[in-house]
Amino acid sequence: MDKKLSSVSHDPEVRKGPWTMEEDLILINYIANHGEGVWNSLAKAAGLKRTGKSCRLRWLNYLRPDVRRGNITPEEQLLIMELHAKWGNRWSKIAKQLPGRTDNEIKNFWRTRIQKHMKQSESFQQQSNSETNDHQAFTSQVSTIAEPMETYSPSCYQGMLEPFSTQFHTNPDQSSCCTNDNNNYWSMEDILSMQLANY
DNA sequence: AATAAACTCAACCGCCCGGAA
DNA sequence: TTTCCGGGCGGTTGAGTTTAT
Repeated sequence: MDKKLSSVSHDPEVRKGPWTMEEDLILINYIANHGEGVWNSLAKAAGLKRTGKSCRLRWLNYLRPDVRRGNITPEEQLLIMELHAKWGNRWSKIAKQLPGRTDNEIKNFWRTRIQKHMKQSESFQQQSNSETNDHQAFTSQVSTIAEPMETYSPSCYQGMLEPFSTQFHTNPDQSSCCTNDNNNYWSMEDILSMQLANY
């Protein structure tokens, strides 16, 4: 079975794995009425069979109303790279500079996009140029990522950013992906309409 | 059309830190 | 001073999806 679901805590009362829409609703309603914080007691008081950590993560990364979903803009990319060069993997610190973006989202973006790009240009460089010292290696790494971002027009990001546009709910045509009860990719509209239905 | 490979991202884990008792 | 607990963080995993062959 799913490792995430089976590996746990011997407490059978603690649920793990993907959140259901019902759980989301409970969490949203509870926070709307009582506010966030003291997550462990919040989880208990709300009647959620989740750890406080899990509730906090779900709220911060997904349910919070000010979470921005959708394409990371070229401007945001630039800022991420700039801040990463300055602070390293301080994702939450970086996220604070990007309103509506979560540390998790930025971390994932960095690992899947930027790091991949860096590896590619790194191997390209190794092929074309064998002479490097530590400083050169570092500066070339940064510049090979930063340079294209600064000089390309937004349309040049199309290929890089395209995957995003297919997985968020900004496009009405994508609605089919949001209504499946078996996954947890429902839109906020779904949740809100469920909330209304409950009243 | 089938299948393998690559990619994305939600969610978990473990560690650390700070505050309260 | 020490211990405990909650919160925050970065790293990692793996299911689901998309793309390539």
